[in-house]
Amino acid sequence: MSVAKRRLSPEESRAMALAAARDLLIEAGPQAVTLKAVASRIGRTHANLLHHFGSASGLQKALAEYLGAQVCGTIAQAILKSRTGEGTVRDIVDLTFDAFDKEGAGALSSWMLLTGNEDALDPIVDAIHELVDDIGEGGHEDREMHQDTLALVLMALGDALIGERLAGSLELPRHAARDMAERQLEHALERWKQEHNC
Amino acid sequence: MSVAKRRLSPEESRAMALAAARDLLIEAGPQAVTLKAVASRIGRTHANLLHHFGSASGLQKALAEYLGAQVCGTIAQAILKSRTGEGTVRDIVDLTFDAFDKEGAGALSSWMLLTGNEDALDPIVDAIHELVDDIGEGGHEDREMHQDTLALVLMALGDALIGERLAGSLELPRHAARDMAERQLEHALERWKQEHNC
DNA sequence: TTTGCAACTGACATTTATGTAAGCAACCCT
DNA sequence: AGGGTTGCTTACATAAATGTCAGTTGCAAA
Repeated sequence: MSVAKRRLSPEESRAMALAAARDLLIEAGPQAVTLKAVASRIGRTHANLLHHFGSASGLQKALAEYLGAQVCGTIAQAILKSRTGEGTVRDIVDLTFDAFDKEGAGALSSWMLLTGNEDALDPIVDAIHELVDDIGEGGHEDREMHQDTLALVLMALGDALIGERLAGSLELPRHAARDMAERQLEHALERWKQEHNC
Repeated sequence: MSVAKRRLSPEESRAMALAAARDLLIEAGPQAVTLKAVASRIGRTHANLLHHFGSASGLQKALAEYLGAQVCGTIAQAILKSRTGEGTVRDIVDLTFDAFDKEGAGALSSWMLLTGNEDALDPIVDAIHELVDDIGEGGHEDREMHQDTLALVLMALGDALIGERLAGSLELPRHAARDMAERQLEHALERWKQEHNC
């Protein structure tokens, strides 16, 4: 009766588990990311996940790293485009918003914070920090640029959580928050260019 | 040995429970708001809370209403001041940010959303909506005003969750997000005044 | 004083998440 | 082929949260 199951390498197993955990997080929220639920998605048992990640919080920490790296990579890609002139300000806005919304970083971040498990958030914060340093063309850090990035990220996180709901209540289109962020970021870039030329 | 315990009215009991739940929410996060924990704070048993609120989600829903009313009341107060010329733009910003940060509305909102219990969020969304309609001096709804309010609320929520952490990572002062929000809101108000005079 | 309503409790039962330990079995190496 | 390593599972243990229910008792009204 038992179907012969292929044995996976630790790396394969961890990767499958993290992908499943990520999907579960985005679809049903952080509370749905339990050992049992994740395991059943990849056709394994919850004891299997304990075997690979040591504990439930071990899985969460790994998930945070995974999402942090993913988000960082996605945005870094946009930065490259932006530098070569291909990308627009809107692209950066969209990518940042998507990172928190569709990619689940927002859900994970808030969950980590709300449960007091702040350490697990470090990788994501680090990824954002790295990204910001990178935006400052050549790694130089600019105070105003930091402020604008702070505003952008905060709006992206807020939008991922209650954006759809609040926009609906205010009778605004879903993309209203992105429009606002784009407008503000363009103002900031204009100011920056002017000051840079002086 | 048993200390004679005073019997409370349902209103008293509910009020004490909600206050305790709110404190617990702000201090230790949504996951700490359990029947047992809340009950022990007010010297009662968890069965008592079930008696008054029907279920755990009943308590959560009541808490959402309670916080929504509180937040709405606090901000409405600032609006009044603002109208009489006493309050500044910064006051509105501070109150909005505090509502989500210190008053726990942010923690509750995100928790509700993340756990899929979106209905319980309705009262808070309604409160914000009501507030925004009120800002538009006389109840008339203004599209740009709505957009600016959306941006303000999203930043306030984001700031309540990762503001402190992110600002630290970017080497910005804790109030950086509020500064940004204030600047943007003042720009918006200036534009609004110009258009209104034309 | 008595009586009835309901606030309140204690002792259950249930469900769910996490964790442990022992053993099975697939895969690699010799 | 044979044996050791280890991915993986089954079975069990534990703790916490929610919920049920019968029963107790404070309190107000008759």
